[in-house]
Amino acid sequence: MTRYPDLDSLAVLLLVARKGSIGQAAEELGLSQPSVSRRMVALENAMRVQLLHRTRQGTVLTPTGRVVVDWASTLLEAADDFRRSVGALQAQSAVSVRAAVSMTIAEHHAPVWVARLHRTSPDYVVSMEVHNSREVADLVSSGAVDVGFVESPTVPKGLRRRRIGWDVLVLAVPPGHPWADRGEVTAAELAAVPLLVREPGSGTRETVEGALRRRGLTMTVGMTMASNTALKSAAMAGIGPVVLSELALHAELGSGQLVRVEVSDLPLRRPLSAVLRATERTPPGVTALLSVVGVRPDRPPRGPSAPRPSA
Amino acid sequence: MTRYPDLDSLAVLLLVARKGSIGQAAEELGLSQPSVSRRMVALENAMRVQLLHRTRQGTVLTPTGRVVVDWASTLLEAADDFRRSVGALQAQSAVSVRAAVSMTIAEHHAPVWVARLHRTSPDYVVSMEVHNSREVADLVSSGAVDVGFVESPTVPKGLRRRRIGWDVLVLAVPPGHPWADRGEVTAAELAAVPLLVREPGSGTRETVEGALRRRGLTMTVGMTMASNTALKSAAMAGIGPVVLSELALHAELGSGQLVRVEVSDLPLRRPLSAVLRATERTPPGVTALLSVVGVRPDRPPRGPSAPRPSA
DNA sequence: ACCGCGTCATGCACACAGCGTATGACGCGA
DNA sequence: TCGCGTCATACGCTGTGTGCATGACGCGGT
Repeated sequence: MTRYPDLDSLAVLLLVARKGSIGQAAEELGLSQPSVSRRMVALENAMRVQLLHRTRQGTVLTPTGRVVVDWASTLLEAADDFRRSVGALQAQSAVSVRAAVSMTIAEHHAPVWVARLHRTSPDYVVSMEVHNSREVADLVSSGAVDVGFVESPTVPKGLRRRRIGWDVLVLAVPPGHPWADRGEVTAAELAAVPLLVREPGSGTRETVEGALRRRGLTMTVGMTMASNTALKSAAMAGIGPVVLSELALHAELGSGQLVRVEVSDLPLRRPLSAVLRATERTPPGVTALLSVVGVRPDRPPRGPSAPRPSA
Repeated sequence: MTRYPDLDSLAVLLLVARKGSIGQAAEELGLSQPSVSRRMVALENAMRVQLLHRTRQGTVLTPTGRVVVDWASTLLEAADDFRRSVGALQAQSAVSVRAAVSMTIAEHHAPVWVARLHRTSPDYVVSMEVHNSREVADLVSSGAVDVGFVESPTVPKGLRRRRIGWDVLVLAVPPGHPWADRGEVTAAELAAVPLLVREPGSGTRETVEGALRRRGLTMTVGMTMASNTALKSAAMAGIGPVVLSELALHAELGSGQLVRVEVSDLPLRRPLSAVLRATERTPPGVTALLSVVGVRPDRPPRGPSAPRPSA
């Protein structure tokens, strides 16, 4: 089995580096000094790299160790974001902000937002539910949640909407595909081939269908899968072209595993919106969340600025 | 102890999701079916979230599970990058590309490059040593490594250089600091206050010193630390202003823990360069590495394009 | 010169988590 | 009704991680 690094040990390494002493790190962790000492030995053995320089006056990082610590701290930050995001799913009590989000937003934006809110206002605890766009709107209407985030262009009556950015959909094919060299196709060509798409009701799918319908075209469904990751794998395996959020395809497009193909005469983008009850005054937690998301407190004259996918 | 998620279990979860069956995932992993079953139960208990829907016909993800799987896959990608980067430090045998890099590049660029090279050309194995700029040049000259990456503006004779981008240095202070509100200071003001800097010989430090010297000024050394992370912590604690690569400060500037201050009359940037032996023909592994780094095969008419800090 | 303090490493015993084997419960289809 | 495939549970073992006790060593005060 491909062994992944033990994040707990990496966290201990960071603490040892910061304290400059194995014993002091152990004390802060509530562990014994020998335990931490052996953990560091085990870590060095696993990595086959000398990380620490032990002296009688304490323990300092080797040059290699400094680099590893830096890499480890970014990895641990990613793990923290993951942990906090999962924590928001637990729908527990003592929550300051109750949010409902649609799938694409949950997958790609929510972790960034939760992390940002935690860094700027650590006191707020977010609870988050994942639903499709219609359900999100219902949850906001009924008062089950305080705020919703959706990709669909319209919202029901009684709710007000704040534009928070754009989600750009991208057509992608594997490198060998005939379209890969052309780099551009027409909407009619796109409609003619079986496409890999999400299940019915998904915002991504409806956006594509709607855009084609406005051109008088109908989407040809190739294979339906309920997960973006599965769709990407299928596309890479050459099953067919796929249309997904640019954010979902970021890694694959960057590494060349998939190639972006422009659709010349089809606007494949959709607004990302926050959804709130029109009548009510927004609670402070929601305001804080909206501000880290990129929405100014009240009806601002600011253009749409897509939030960066984070580091 | 703050428990981090177990990456191995997350990897198992991804496999279960892909296979649609606990037993089949177990077989692929060379584990027993009960073992994987228990692991998934443990994972769900730890997260306090229902991830899987078990039927007699197999196991599928719950909607929540799909989101968690997506988050987990990005976390695992980060972990893979970490693992590969650490692997490159092992200086083992059977290596296709031997590189030497300076600290800032090792910390912020190298993991991205290693990951990208792995995705485009998985056969190449990179070995990497971390040294300061002068040592990197020496290692290339002597033939100990095939290619070097440095931040310094000059290279010794006998070596040729390829510009691969720019590293922008940023002056940063904590939010309470008087400079934080002003947003801009002069080079003379910067030179007058004790600065948090890296140890002598560091490229970051020399760049600042050199830029000030060209203005007829001398840097005032406040506190010297051998690690960027330590410097950031010190700056956030209010010990003093710090000048570091924009990449190193990305997270802190984004979350508002540190505030960027412009230095009006001081160009705080330095070129990132690949360093090669002038006489020799470059081996194929080096060419592949340079191409993922952003250098075209041979003397291209392309402007500098800073590579993105990765996802 | 010496002794105490702080540093890290090692030896030993124990607890627990994770694993495999064996077995049970259940639904689907022949 | 029976066989097959699914997942869960029970039991015993092994290995890893832990704490406690102890040892080795340098530095600095007395």
